[in-house]
Amino acid sequence: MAEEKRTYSISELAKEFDVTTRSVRFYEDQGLLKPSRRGQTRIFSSKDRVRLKLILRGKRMGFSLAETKELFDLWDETLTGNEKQLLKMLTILDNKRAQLEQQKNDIAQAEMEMDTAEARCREALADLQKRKRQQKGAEREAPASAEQK
Amino acid sequence: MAEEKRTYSISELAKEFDVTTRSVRFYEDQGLLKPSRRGQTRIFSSKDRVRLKLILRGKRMGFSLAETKELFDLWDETLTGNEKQLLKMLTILDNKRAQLEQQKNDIAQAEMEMDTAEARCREALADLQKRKRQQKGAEREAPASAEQK
DNA sequence: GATAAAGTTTACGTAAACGTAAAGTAAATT
DNA sequence: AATTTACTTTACGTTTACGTAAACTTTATC
Repeated sequence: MAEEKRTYSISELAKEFDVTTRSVRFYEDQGLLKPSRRGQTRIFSSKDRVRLKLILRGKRMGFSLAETKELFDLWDETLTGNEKQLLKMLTILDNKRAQLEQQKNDIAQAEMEMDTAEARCREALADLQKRKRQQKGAEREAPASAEQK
Repeated sequence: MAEEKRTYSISELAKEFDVTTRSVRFYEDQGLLKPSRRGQTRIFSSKDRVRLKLILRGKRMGFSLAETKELFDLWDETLTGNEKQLLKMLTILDNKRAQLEQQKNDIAQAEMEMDTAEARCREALADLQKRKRQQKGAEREAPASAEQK
């Protein structure tokens, strides 16, 4: 198995995922990352790296850090968990699935509405072009634009 | 055309969409809803209702109120907008589409990982069951469970 | 050995999205 | 007339997710 033994400094991770070191430290503070230490300095494992990736994806999907942490914790518990924990995990997975279904619907709806929005924009633009052309035509018939009542 | 003339009170809307009246007032405060007034009392149109629905969907999709407001404003401007505004709207629509693509990827990834998570749970559960059965078997061979060194 | 570069802790500040309480108005009901 | 019900404004409080600044260490470089 690919037991990746690489480690990462805080700024390496921050740069790779385009977040601040402040954020990374905050995630540790909230219990989402658990880097080891060499002296004071944090040393992040590839597990931490994966978790950071998951954190950020969670954010894009509208998950709070607390929600993501709960998932992490439950996930860890599946390794040692008793029956009750495992069953809880399964129901939570079900809930998350429902949430994802909802999001997929939301996205589909949004895409449709963006289609009509784009169409409206293009129509409006076409209208503007048309009026421009008409005005040019009028100018040719009455040059120097002599407006009259 | 179906020019829906229904109006809604604040609590009607709040109840329908399961939000607090506080939230609805806040959305108005931020310029996302524009109810008319009878005296002091807010009167919401069906346009407001639609917008509230969009606000909440936006939230589920991880949009901030400010983002949603920007979309509302741009949408309104497509009715009167000049060329520049319209083109801006089109590029913003493009950006949002890219965002939706990203979200779809995120969701697909999440679904895969939830599949493996569920599998892991079920395996762990099966293991527990197995161990239970083995213990029962042992008890039958050595009843009253007489443990020995 | 001074200085720069990257890391650290501590701690106060901030924006977003409301919650919550206080105090008042306006209409409907008993 | 008194009370309930629904609405209002004003305003301070709260949580989340960091930003930002100050004051240190540790390690690498000139």
